[in-house]
Amino acid sequence: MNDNFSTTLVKAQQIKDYIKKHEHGCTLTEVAKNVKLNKTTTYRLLQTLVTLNDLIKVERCYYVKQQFTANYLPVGWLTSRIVQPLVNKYELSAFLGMPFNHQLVITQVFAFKKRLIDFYQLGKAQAFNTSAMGKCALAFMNQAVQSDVLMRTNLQAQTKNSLTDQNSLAYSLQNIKEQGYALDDEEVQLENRCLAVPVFDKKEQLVGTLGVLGTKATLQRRKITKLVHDLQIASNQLTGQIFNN
Amino acid sequence: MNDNFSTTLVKAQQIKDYIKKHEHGCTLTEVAKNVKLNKTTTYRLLQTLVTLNDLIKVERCYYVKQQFTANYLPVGWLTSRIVQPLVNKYELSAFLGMPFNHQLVITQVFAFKKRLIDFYQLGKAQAFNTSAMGKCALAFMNQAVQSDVLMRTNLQAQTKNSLTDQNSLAYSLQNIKEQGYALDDEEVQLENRCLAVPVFDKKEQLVGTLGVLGTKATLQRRKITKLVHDLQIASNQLTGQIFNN
DNA sequence: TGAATAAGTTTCACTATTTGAAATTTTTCT
DNA sequence: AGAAAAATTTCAAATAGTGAAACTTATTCA
Repeated sequence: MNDNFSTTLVKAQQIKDYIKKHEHGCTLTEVAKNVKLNKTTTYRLLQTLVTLNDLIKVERCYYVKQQFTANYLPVGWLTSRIVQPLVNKYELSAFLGMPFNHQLVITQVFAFKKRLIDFYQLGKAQAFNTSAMGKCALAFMNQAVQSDVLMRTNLQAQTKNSLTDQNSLAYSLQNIKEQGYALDDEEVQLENRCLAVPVFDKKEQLVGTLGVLGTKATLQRRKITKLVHDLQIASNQLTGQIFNN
Repeated sequence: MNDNFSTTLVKAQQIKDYIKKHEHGCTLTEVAKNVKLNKTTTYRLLQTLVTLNDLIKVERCYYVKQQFTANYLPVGWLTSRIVQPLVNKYELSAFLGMPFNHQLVITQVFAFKKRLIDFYQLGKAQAFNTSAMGKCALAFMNQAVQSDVLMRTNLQAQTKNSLTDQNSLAYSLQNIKEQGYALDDEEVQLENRCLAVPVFDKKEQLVGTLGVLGTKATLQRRKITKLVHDLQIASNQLTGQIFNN
Protein backbone atom coordinates (compact mmCIF):
# COMPACT_ATOMS: atom_id res chain seq x y z
CA MET A 1 0.00 0.00 0.00
CA ASN A 2 1.32 3.50 -0.69
CA ASP A 3 1.76 6.41 1.65
CA ASN A 4 -1.46 8.14 0.60
CA PHE A 5 -3.63 5.52 2.20
CA SER A 6 -5.08 4.65 5.57
CA THR A 7 -5.04 0.94 6.34
CA THR A 8 -7.17 1.60 9.42
CA LEU A 9 -10.03 2.87 7.25
CA VAL A 10 -9.63 -0.09 4.91
CA LYS A 11 -9.89 -2.56 7.78
CA ALA A 12 -12.97 -0.79 9.13
CA GLN A 13 -14.56 -0.92 5.68
CA GLN A 14 -13.82 -4.65 5.37
CA ILE A 15 -15.55 -5.18 8.71
CA LYS A 16 -18.58 -3.12 7.64
CA ASP A 17 -18.77 -4.94 4.31
CA TYR A 18 -18.72 -8.34 6.04
CA ILE A 19 -21.45 -7.39 8.51
CA LYS A 20 -23.53 -5.85 5.68
CA LYS A 21 -23.58 -9.27 3.99
CA HIS A 22 -24.87 -10.97 7.15
CA GLU A 23 -28.29 -9.57 7.91
CA HIS A 24 -28.74 -11.92 10.85
CA GLY A 25 -25.86 -10.20 12.62
CA CYS A 26 -22.31 -11.31 13.46
CA THR A 27 -20.29 -11.94 16.59
CA LEU A 28 -16.89 -10.34 17.14
CA THR A 29 -15.12 -13.68 16.84
CA GLU A 30 -16.84 -14.47 13.57
CA VAL A 31 -15.90 -11.11 12.05
CA ALA A 32 -12.25 -11.39 13.14
CA LYS A 33 -12.00 -14.89 11.75
CA ASN A 34 -13.60 -14.15 8.40
CA VAL A 35 -12.05 -10.76 7.77
CA LYS A 36 -8.70 -12.23 8.92
CA LEU A 37 -7.93 -9.62 11.53
CA ASN A 38 -6.63 -10.00 15.06
CA LYS A 39 -9.56 -10.18 17.44
CA THR A 40 -8.29 -7.30 19.54
CA THR A 41 -7.91 -5.14 16.48
CA THR A 42 -11.38 -6.18 15.39
CA TYR A 43 -12.74 -5.49 18.86
CA ARG A 44 -11.31 -1.96 18.82
CA LEU A 45 -12.57 -1.11 15.37
CA LEU A 46 -16.03 -2.49 16.17
CA GLN A 47 -16.24 -0.41 19.33
CA THR A 48 -15.37 2.71 17.38
CA LEU A 49 -17.85 1.99 14.60
CA VAL A 50 -20.63 1.46 17.14
CA THR A 51 -19.76 4.74 18.85
CA LEU A 52 -19.79 6.52 15.48
CA ASN A 53 -23.26 5.08 14.73
CA ASP A 54 -22.17 3.07 11.71
CA LEU A 55 -23.02 -0.22 13.43
CA ILE A 56 -25.47 -1.44 16.04
CA LYS A 57 -24.45 -3.84 18.82
CA VAL A 58 -27.13 -5.94 20.47
CA GLU A 59 -26.23 -8.81 22.81
CA ARG A 60 -22.89 -9.77 21.31
CA CYS A 61 -24.13 -9.32 17.77
CA TYR A 62 -23.26 -6.54 15.34
CA TYR A 63 -25.56 -5.18 12.65
CA VAL A 64 -25.29 -2.55 9.97
CA LYS A 65 -27.47 0.46 10.74
CA GLN A 66 -30.21 0.82 8.17
CA GLN A 67 -29.58 3.89 6.03
CA PHE A 68 -32.92 4.22 4.32
CA THR A 69 -34.06 7.76 4.89
CA ALA A 70 -37.70 8.22 4.04
CA ASN A 71 -37.33 11.87 3.10
CA TYR A 72 -40.93 12.13 2.08
CA LEU A 73 -42.34 10.63 5.24
CA PRO A 74 -41.99 13.15 8.05
CA VAL A 75 -43.58 10.80 10.59
CA GLY A 76 -40.61 8.97 12.12
CA TRP A 77 -40.26 10.18 15.66
CA LEU A 78 -43.96 10.67 16.40
CA THR A 79 -44.86 7.26 15.03
CA SER A 80 -42.15 5.83 17.20
CA ARG A 81 -43.79 7.19 20.35
CA ILE A 82 -47.08 5.57 19.37
CA VAL A 83 -45.88 2.25 18.00
CA GLN A 84 -42.75 1.40 19.99
CA PRO A 85 -44.65 0.71 23.25
CA LEU A 86 -46.70 -1.93 21.40
CA VAL A 87 -43.54 -3.56 20.09
CA ASN A 88 -42.20 -3.84 23.62
CA LYS A 89 -45.51 -4.97 25.14
CA TYR A 90 -46.27 -7.75 22.65
CA GLU A 91 -42.67 -8.65 21.64
CA LEU A 92 -43.56 -8.27 17.96
CA SER A 93 -42.05 -6.27 15.15
CA ALA A 94 -44.30 -3.52 13.77
CA PHE A 95 -44.44 -1.99 10.30
CA LEU A 96 -46.05 0.92 8.55
CA GLY A 97 -46.86 0.24 4.91
CA MET A 98 -48.16 2.59 2.24
CA PRO A 99 -49.53 2.08 -1.27
CA PHE A 100 -47.03 3.05 -3.92
CA ASN A 101 -47.01 2.18 -7.59
CA HIS A 102 -49.71 -0.50 -7.25
CA GLN A 103 -47.86 -2.25 -4.46
CA LEU A 104 -47.58 -1.88 -0.75
CA VAL A 105 -44.23 -0.49 0.36
CA ILE A 106 -42.94 -0.89 3.90
CA THR A 107 -42.06 2.68 4.84
CA GLN A 108 -41.22 2.30 8.51
CA VAL A 109 -40.05 -0.54 10.72
CA PHE A 110 -39.98 -1.01 14.47
CA ALA A 111 -38.15 -4.26 14.94
CA PHE A 112 -38.42 -6.09 18.23
CA LYS A 113 -34.95 -6.53 19.70
CA LYS A 114 -34.94 -10.28 19.11
CA ARG A 115 -36.06 -9.84 15.52
CA LEU A 116 -33.64 -7.21 14.26
CA ILE A 117 -33.56 -8.81 10.85
CA ASP A 118 -37.06 -7.35 10.40
CA PHE A 119 -35.37 -3.99 9.83
CA TYR A 120 -34.48 -5.25 6.38
CA GLN A 121 -38.11 -5.24 5.31
CA LEU A 122 -37.82 -1.46 5.08
CA GLY A 123 -38.38 -0.23 1.56
CA LYS A 124 -39.58 -3.57 0.32
CA ALA A 125 -42.60 -3.67 -1.96
CA GLN A 126 -45.12 -6.44 -2.05
CA ALA A 127 -48.18 -7.12 -4.15
CA PHE A 128 -51.36 -6.21 -2.29
CA ASN A 129 -52.77 -9.72 -2.27
CA THR A 130 -49.83 -11.48 -0.71
CA SER A 131 -49.74 -10.26 2.86
CA ALA A 132 -52.02 -9.14 5.65
CA MET A 133 -50.80 -5.58 5.31
CA GLY A 134 -51.49 -5.53 1.60
CA LYS A 135 -54.87 -7.16 1.86
CA CYS A 136 -55.82 -4.79 4.64
CA ALA A 137 -54.90 -1.82 2.46
CA LEU A 138 -56.88 -3.31 -0.40
CA ALA A 139 -59.96 -3.91 1.77
CA PHE A 140 -60.12 -0.37 3.15
CA MET A 141 -58.95 1.74 0.25
CA ASN A 142 -61.10 4.00 -1.89
CA GLN A 143 -63.39 1.83 -4.01
CA ALA A 144 -62.33 3.38 -7.31
CA VAL A 145 -58.69 2.96 -6.48
CA GLN A 146 -59.29 -0.62 -5.35
CA SER A 147 -60.96 -1.51 -8.65
CA ASP A 148 -58.06 0.01 -10.54
CA VAL A 149 -55.54 -1.88 -8.44
CA LEU A 150 -57.34 -5.18 -8.72
CA MET A 151 -57.54 -4.79 -12.46
CA ARG A 152 -53.86 -4.11 -12.83
CA THR A 153 -52.27 -6.02 -9.97
CA ASN A 154 -50.47 -9.08 -11.16
CA LEU A 155 -52.14 -11.56 -8.80
CA GLN A 156 -49.13 -13.74 -8.26
CA ALA A 157 -48.91 -16.33 -5.57
CA GLN A 158 -45.89 -16.14 -3.34
CA THR A 159 -46.55 -19.28 -1.30
CA LYS A 160 -48.76 -22.28 -1.84
CA ASN A 161 -51.27 -21.00 0.69
CA SER A 162 -51.74 -17.57 -0.89
CA LEU A 163 -55.10 -16.79 -2.27
CA THR A 164 -54.97 -16.65 -6.03
CA ASP A 165 -58.55 -16.84 -7.11
CA GLN A 166 -60.21 -13.46 -7.68
CA ASN A 167 -63.52 -14.50 -6.16
CA SER A 168 -62.01 -15.82 -2.98
CA LEU A 169 -59.90 -12.67 -2.76
CA ALA A 170 -63.02 -10.53 -2.94
CA TYR A 171 -64.68 -12.67 -0.28
CA SER A 172 -61.58 -12.39 1.88
CA LEU A 173 -61.46 -8.60 1.49
CA GLN A 174 -65.12 -8.40 2.58
CA ASN A 175 -64.31 -10.39 5.71
CA ILE A 176 -61.33 -8.18 6.47
CA LYS A 177 -63.44 -5.06 6.16
CA GLU A 178 -66.11 -6.49 8.46
CA GLN A 179 -63.75 -7.61 11.18
CA GLY A 180 -61.53 -4.57 10.90
CA TYR A 181 -58.19 -6.31 10.43
CA ALA A 182 -56.31 -8.79 8.22
CA LEU A 183 -54.42 -11.82 9.48
CA ASP A 184 -51.80 -14.00 7.80
CA ASP A 185 -51.45 -17.36 9.45
CA GLU A 186 -48.20 -18.80 8.04
CA GLU A 187 -49.26 -17.77 4.54
CA VAL A 188 -46.14 -15.77 3.75
CA GLN A 189 -43.60 -17.59 5.90
CA LEU A 190 -43.81 -20.74 7.97
CA GLU A 191 -44.07 -20.19 11.74
CA ASN A 192 -44.90 -16.51 11.20
CA ARG A 193 -48.12 -14.59 11.67
CA CYS A 194 -48.83 -11.09 10.52
CA LEU A 195 -51.76 -8.93 11.58
CA ALA A 196 -52.64 -5.51 10.14
CA VAL A 197 -55.12 -2.69 10.66
CA PRO A 198 -55.82 0.26 8.36
CA VAL A 199 -54.54 3.80 8.92
CA PHE A 200 -56.62 6.71 7.65
CA ASP A 201 -56.13 10.44 7.30
CA LYS A 202 -58.62 12.95 8.78
CA LYS A 203 -60.80 12.70 5.69
CA GLU A 204 -61.11 8.96 6.25
CA GLN A 205 -59.02 8.12 3.22
CA LEU A 206 -56.66 5.18 3.56
CA VAL A 207 -53.06 6.28 3.96
CA GLY A 208 -51.53 2.91 4.78
CA THR A 209 -51.60 -0.03 7.14
CA LEU A 210 -50.06 -0.73 10.50
CA GLY A 211 -49.00 -4.35 10.88
CA VAL A 212 -47.27 -6.55 13.39
CA LEU A 213 -45.24 -9.67 12.74
CA GLY A 214 -44.41 -12.47 15.10
CA THR A 215 -44.31 -16.21 15.51
CA LYS A 216 -47.15 -18.51 16.51
CA ALA A 217 -45.76 -18.28 20.03
CA THR A 218 -45.65 -14.50 20.27
CA LEU A 219 -48.74 -13.76 18.18
CA GLN A 220 -51.16 -16.25 19.68
CA ARG A 221 -54.71 -16.45 18.38
CA ARG A 222 -56.19 -15.90 21.84
CA LYS A 223 -54.38 -12.57 22.11
CA ILE A 224 -55.69 -11.24 18.82
CA THR A 225 -58.70 -9.36 20.16
CA LYS A 226 -56.65 -7.34 22.59
CA LEU A 227 -53.86 -6.79 20.06
CA VAL A 228 -56.31 -5.58 17.42
CA HIS A 229 -57.81 -3.23 19.97
CA ASP A 230 -54.38 -1.74 20.82
CA LEU A 231 -53.42 -1.49 17.16
CA GLN A 232 -56.64 0.35 16.38
CA ILE A 233 -55.95 2.82 19.18
CA ALA A 234 -52.47 3.36 17.76
CA SER A 235 -53.93 3.79 14.28
CA ASN A 236 -56.35 6.41 15.56
CA GLN A 237 -53.49 8.21 17.28
CA LEU A 238 -51.55 8.22 14.03
CA THR A 239 -54.60 9.73 12.30
CA GLY A 240 -55.07 12.34 15.00
CA GLN A 241 -51.51 13.45 15.41
CA ILE A 242 -49.83 12.81 12.08
CA PHE A 243 -52.09 12.29 9.13
CA ASN A 244 -54.11 15.44 9.29
CA ASN A 245 -52.47 17.64 6.65
CA MET B 1 -9.32 8.90 24.37
CA ASN B 2 -9.05 5.37 25.73
CA ASP B 3 -7.31 2.36 24.31
CA ASN B 4 -10.50 0.92 22.83
CA PHE B 5 -10.79 3.55 20.21
CA SER B 6 -9.50 4.46 16.77
CA THR B 7 -8.68 8.12 16.31
CA THR B 8 -8.22 7.57 12.60
CA LEU B 9 -11.85 6.46 12.22
CA VAL B 10 -13.01 9.44 14.26
CA LYS B 11 -11.13 11.88 12.01
CA ALA B 12 -12.55 10.22 8.92
CA GLN B 13 -16.05 10.51 10.38
CA GLN B 14 -15.54 14.21 11.16
CA ILE B 15 -14.52 14.75 7.56
CA LYS B 16 -17.56 12.85 6.24
CA ASP B 17 -19.89 14.75 8.58
CA TYR B 18 -18.52 18.11 7.43
CA ILE B 19 -18.86 17.23 3.74
CA LYS B 20 -22.37 15.87 4.38
CA LYS B 21 -23.40 19.31 5.62
CA HIS B 22 -22.11 20.99 2.48
CA GLU B 23 -24.18 19.75 -0.41
CA HIS B 24 -22.42 22.10 -2.82
CA GLY B 25 -19.17 20.21 -2.21
CA CYS B 26 -15.96 21.16 -0.41
CA THR B 27 -12.33 21.56 -1.32
CA LEU B 28 -9.54 19.80 0.56
CA THR B 29 -8.27 23.05 1.99
CA GLU B 30 -11.71 24.00 3.25
CA VAL B 31 -12.21 20.63 4.95
CA ALA B 32 -8.79 20.73 6.62
CA LYS B 33 -9.39 24.24 7.88
CA ASN B 34 -12.86 23.67 9.23
CA VAL B 35 -12.34 20.19 10.68
CA LYS B 36 -9.03 21.50 12.14
CA LEU B 37 -6.81 18.79 10.73
CA ASN B 38 -3.45 19.03 9.06
CA LYS B 39 -3.94 19.29 5.31
CA THR B 40 -1.71 16.31 4.61
CA THR B 41 -3.67 14.19 7.06
CA THR B 42 -6.89 15.43 5.49
CA TYR B 43 -5.52 14.71 2.04
CA ARG B 44 -4.68 11.16 2.99
CA LEU B 45 -8.03 10.43 4.61
CA LEU B 46 -9.95 11.95 1.70
CA GLN B 47 -8.02 9.81 -0.81
CA THR B 48 -8.85 6.71 1.16
CA LEU B 49 -12.55 7.59 1.52
CA VAL B 50 -12.81 8.20 -2.21
CA THR B 51 -11.17 4.86 -2.94
CA LEU B 52 -13.58 3.16 -0.53
CA ASN B 53 -16.55 4.77 -2.30
CA ASP B 54 -17.70 6.77 0.71
CA LEU B 55 -17.01 10.07 -1.07
CA ILE B 56 -16.99 11.36 -4.62
CA LYS B 57 -14.24 13.66 -5.92
CA VAL B 58 -15.02 15.86 -8.88
CA GLU B 59 -12.68 18.65 -9.97
CA ARG B 60 -11.18 19.48 -6.60
CA CYS B 61 -14.52 19.14 -4.84
CA TYR B 62 -15.60 16.34 -2.52
CA TYR B 63 -19.20 15.16 -2.13
CA VAL B 64 -20.92 12.55 -0.01
CA LYS B 65 -22.13 9.64 -2.11
CA GLN B 66 -25.91 9.48 -2.09
CA GLN B 67 -27.04 6.45 -0.11
CA PHE B 68 -30.69 6.32 -1.09
CA THR B 69 -31.34 2.81 -2.35
CA ALA B 70 -34.64 2.58 -4.13
CA ASN B 71 -35.19 -1.06 -3.25
CA TYR B 72 -38.59 -1.09 -4.82
CA LEU B 73 -37.44 0.37 -8.11
CA PRO B 74 -35.44 -2.21 -10.03
CA VAL B 75 -34.78 0.18 -12.89
CA GLY B 76 -31.47 1.76 -11.95
CA TRP B 77 -28.86 0.40 -14.30
CA LEU B 78 -31.08 0.09 -17.36
CA THR B 79 -32.49 3.57 -16.95
CA SER B 80 -28.94 4.81 -16.73
CA ARG B 81 -28.11 3.43 -20.17
CA ILE B 82 -31.10 5.22 -21.64
CA VAL B 83 -30.96 8.52 -19.81
CA GLN B 84 -27.25 9.17 -19.15
CA PRO B 85 -26.43 9.84 -22.85
CA LEU B 86 -29.04 12.63 -22.84
CA VAL B 87 -27.49 14.15 -19.73
CA ASN B 88 -24.12 14.28 -21.45
CA LYS B 89 -25.47 15.50 -24.79
CA TYR B 90 -27.57 18.38 -23.43
CA GLU B 91 -25.57 19.15 -20.26
CA LEU B 92 -28.73 18.93 -18.17
CA SER B 93 -29.62 16.94 -15.06
CA ALA B 94 -32.34 14.34 -15.59
CA PHE B 95 -34.88 12.93 -13.14
CA LEU B 96 -37.41 10.15 -12.95
CA GLY B 97 -40.45 10.97 -10.84
CA MET B 98 -43.33 8.78 -9.77
CA PRO B 99 -46.68 9.47 -8.11
CA PHE B 100 -46.70 8.44 -4.51
CA ASN B 101 -49.13 9.43 -1.77
CA HIS B 102 -50.71 12.23 -3.80
CA GLN B 103 -47.37 13.81 -4.61
CA LEU B 104 -44.66 13.31 -7.14
CA VAL B 105 -41.54 11.73 -5.70
CA ILE B 106 -38.17 11.98 -7.42
CA THR B 107 -37.08 8.34 -7.56
CA GLN B 108 -33.95 8.58 -9.67
CA VAL B 109 -31.45 11.30 -10.48
CA PHE B 110 -28.83 11.63 -13.20
CA ALA B 111 -26.99 14.79 -12.30
CA PHE B 112 -24.86 16.52 -14.88
CA LYS B 113 -21.28 16.76 -13.65
CA LYS B 114 -21.48 20.50 -13.17
CA ARG B 115 -24.77 20.23 -11.28
CA LEU B 116 -24.00 17.54 -8.74
CA ILE B 117 -26.15 19.24 -6.13
CA ASP B 118 -29.10 17.94 -8.18
CA PHE B 119 -28.42 14.51 -6.64
CA TYR B 120 -30.04 15.85 -3.50
CA GLN B 121 -33.44 16.03 -5.19
CA LEU B 122 -33.57 12.25 -4.84
CA GLY B 123 -36.42 11.16 -2.65
CA LYS B 124 -37.97 14.60 -2.51
CA ALA B 125 -41.72 14.92 -2.87
CA GLN B 126 -43.50 17.81 -4.50
CA ALA B 127 -47.13 18.69 -5.02
CA PHE B 128 -48.28 17.87 -8.52
CA ASN B 129 -49.10 21.42 -9.49
CA THR B 130 -45.78 23.00 -8.62
CA SER B 131 -43.36 21.67 -11.18
CA ALA B 132 -43.20 20.58 -14.79
CA MET B 133 -42.73 16.96 -13.76
CA GLY B 134 -45.76 17.05 -11.48
CA LYS B 135 -47.98 18.84 -13.97
CA CYS B 136 -46.92 16.44 -16.66
CA ALA B 137 -47.86 13.49 -14.46
CA LEU B 138 -51.18 15.14 -13.67
CA ALA B 139 -51.94 15.81 -17.33
CA PHE B 140 -51.34 12.25 -18.48
CA MET B 141 -52.55 10.18 -15.58
CA ASN B 142 -55.71 8.09 -15.49
CA GLN B 143 -58.73 10.44 -15.47
CA ALA B 144 -60.26 8.94 -12.31
CA VAL B 145 -56.98 9.18 -10.46
CA GLN B 146 -56.47 12.74 -11.68
CA SER B 147 -59.88 13.81 -10.37
CA ASP B 148 -59.12 12.21 -7.04
CA VAL B 149 -55.74 13.90 -6.84
CA LEU B 150 -57.08 17.30 -7.86
CA MET B 151 -59.76 17.03 -5.21
CA ARG B 152 -57.33 16.20 -2.48
CA THR B 153 -54.13 17.95 -3.47
CA ASN B 154 -53.42 20.95 -1.39
CA LEU B 155 -52.98 23.45 -4.19
CA GLN B 156 -50.29 25.51 -2.55
CA ALA B 157 -48.16 28.00 -4.37
CA GLN B 158 -44.44 27.60 -4.00
CA THR B 159 -43.37 30.69 -5.94
CA LYS B 160 -45.22 33.78 -7.07
CA ASN B 161 -45.42 32.49 -10.63
CA SER B 162 -47.00 29.13 -9.73
CA LEU B 163 -50.47 28.53 -10.99
CA THR B 164 -52.90 28.54 -8.13
CA ASP B 165 -56.23 28.94 -9.75
CA GLN B 166 -58.01 25.66 -10.51
CA ASN B 167 -59.35 26.78 -13.86
CA SER B 168 -56.02 27.95 -15.16
CA LEU B 169 -54.50 24.70 -13.90
CA ALA B 170 -57.03 22.70 -15.90
CA TYR B 171 -56.34 24.83 -18.97
CA SER B 172 -52.64 24.37 -18.48
CA LEU B 173 -53.00 20.57 -18.16
CA GLN B 174 -54.95 20.49 -21.40
CA ASN B 175 -52.12 22.35 -23.16
CA ILE B 176 -49.55 19.99 -21.71
CA LYS B 177 -51.48 16.98 -22.94
CA GLU B 178 -51.80 18.44 -26.42
CA GLN B 179 -48.16 19.38 -26.83
CA GLY B 180 -46.88 16.24 -25.13
CA TYR B 181 -44.64 17.87 -22.51
CA ALA B 182 -44.64 20.32 -19.60
CA LEU B 183 -42.25 23.23 -19.24
CA ASP B 184 -41.34 25.33 -16.22
CA ASP B 185 -39.80 28.62 -17.17
CA GLU B 186 -38.27 29.97 -13.97
CA GLU B 187 -41.47 29.10 -12.10
CA VAL B 188 -39.82 26.99 -9.40
CA GLN B 189 -36.39 28.63 -9.27
CA LEU B 190 -34.99 31.71 -10.93
CA GLU B 191 -32.66 31.07 -13.88
CA ASN B 192 -33.82 27.44 -14.03
CA ARG B 193 -35.98 25.67 -16.57
CA CYS B 194 -37.46 22.23 -16.22
CA LEU B 195 -39.03 20.16 -19.00
CA ALA B 196 -40.84 16.82 -18.55
CA VAL B 197 -42.46 14.11 -20.62
CA PRO B 198 -44.69 11.26 -19.41
CA VAL B 199 -43.55 7.67 -19.00
CA PHE B 200 -46.11 4.88 -19.50
CA ASP B 201 -46.19 1.14 -18.94
CA LYS B 202 -47.12 -1.31 -21.70
CA LYS B 203 -50.82 -0.85 -20.93
CA GLU B 204 -50.45 2.88 -21.54
CA GLN B 205 -50.93 3.72 -17.89
CA LEU B 206 -48.82 6.56 -16.50
CA VAL B 207 -45.95 5.29 -14.38
CA GLY B 208 -44.10 8.54 -13.92
CA THR B 209 -42.39 11.42 -15.68
CA LEU B 210 -38.95 11.94 -17.11
CA GLY B 211 -37.70 15.47 -16.63
CA VAL B 212 -34.61 17.53 -17.30
CA LEU B 213 -33.42 20.58 -15.44
CA GLY B 214 -31.06 23.25 -16.59
CA THR B 215 -30.50 26.96 -16.81
CA LYS B 216 -31.80 29.36 -19.45
CA ALA B 217 -28.41 28.96 -21.12
CA THR B 218 -28.35 25.17 -21.24
CA LEU B 219 -32.09 24.63 -21.78
CA GLN B 220 -32.71 27.18 -24.49
CA ARG B 221 -36.19 27.55 -25.96
CA ARG B 222 -34.95 26.99 -29.50
CA LYS B 223 -33.63 23.55 -28.51
CA ILE B 224 -36.90 22.39 -26.97
CA THR B 225 -38.30 20.61 -30.00
CA LYS B 226 -35.25 18.43 -30.40
CA LEU B 227 -34.93 17.84 -26.67
CA VAL B 228 -38.59 16.81 -26.39
CA HIS B 229 -38.09 14.44 -29.29
CA ASP B 230 -35.09 12.80 -27.63
CA LEU B 231 -36.87 12.60 -24.27
CA GLN B 232 -39.86 10.93 -25.89
CA ILE B 233 -37.59 8.35 -27.49
CA ALA B 234 -36.02 7.71 -24.09
CA SER B 235 -39.46 7.44 -22.51
CA ASN B 236 -40.53 4.88 -25.12
CA GLN B 237 -37.35 2.92 -24.46
CA LEU B 238 -38.15 2.94 -20.74
CA THR B 239 -41.62 1.62 -21.55
CA GLY B 240 -40.31 -1.07 -23.84
CA GLN B 241 -37.45 -2.32 -21.75
CA ILE B 242 -38.44 -1.66 -18.18
CA PHE B 243 -42.07 -0.92 -17.52
CA ASN B 244 -43.62 -4.03 -19.01
CA ASN B 245 -44.27 -6.17 -15.95
C1' DT C 1 -0.13 34.82 -22.24
C1' DG C 2 2.49 34.88 -18.26
C1' DA C 3 3.01 35.93 -13.39
C1' DA C 4 1.14 35.46 -9.00
C1' DT C 5 -1.54 33.03 -6.01
C1' DA C 6 -4.02 29.20 -4.30
C1' DA C 7 -4.64 24.50 -3.90
C1' DG C 8 -3.11 19.94 -4.08
C1' DT C 9 0.41 16.36 -3.60
C1' DT C 10 4.87 14.25 -2.18
C1' DT C 11 8.80 13.52 0.90
C1' DC C 12 10.87 11.96 5.07
C1' DA C 13 12.05 11.99 9.94
C1' DC C 14 9.50 11.60 14.07
C1' DT C 15 5.87 9.90 17.20
C1' DA C 16 1.43 8.67 18.69
C1' DT C 17 -1.62 5.33 17.54
C1' DT C 18 -2.24 0.74 16.32
C1' DT C 19 -1.05 -3.74 17.06
C1' DG C 20 -1.48 -8.42 19.04
C1' DA C 21 -0.14 -12.01 22.53
C1' DA C 22 -1.28 -13.04 26.97
C1' DA C 23 -4.10 -12.48 30.82
C1' DT C 24 -8.46 -11.62 32.81
C1' DT C 25 -13.46 -11.18 32.86
C1' DT C 26 -18.00 -12.24 31.26
C1' DT C 27 -21.36 -15.05 29.12
C1' DT C 28 -23.18 -19.30 27.52
C1' DC C 29 -24.02 -24.07 27.72
C1' DT C 30 -24.48 -28.57 29.76
C1' DA D 1 -22.01 -25.18 39.37
C1' DG D 2 -18.34 -25.76 36.43
C1' DA D 3 -16.34 -25.99 31.87
C1' DA D 4 -15.98 -23.88 27.56
C1' DA D 5 -16.40 -20.10 24.58
C1' DA D 6 -16.44 -15.37 23.73
C1' DA D 7 -15.36 -10.80 24.89
C1' DT D 8 -12.51 -7.37 26.99
C1' DT D 9 -8.32 -5.50 29.15
C1' DT D 10 -3.37 -4.95 29.71
C1' DC D 11 1.05 -3.60 28.21
C1' DA D 12 5.26 -3.70 25.51
C1' DA D 13 6.60 -3.51 20.70
C1' DA D 14 5.90 -2.15 16.01
C1' DT D 15 4.44 0.60 12.48
C1' DA D 16 1.15 3.34 10.29
C1' DG D 17 -0.05 7.94 10.90
C1' DT D 18 1.58 12.46 11.37
C1' DG D 19 2.84 17.14 9.77
C1' DA D 20 6.33 20.68 8.29
C1' DA D 21 8.62 21.70 4.35
C1' DA D 22 9.23 21.30 -0.36
C1' DC D 23 7.46 20.54 -4.76
C1' DT D 24 3.78 20.33 -8.43
C1' DT D 25 -0.47 21.63 -10.51
C1' DA D 26 -4.46 24.49 -11.23
C1' DT D 27 -6.71 28.81 -11.14
C1' DT D 28 -7.04 33.69 -11.28
C1' DC D 29 -6.02 38.13 -12.89
C1' DA D 30 -3.91 41.79 -15.40
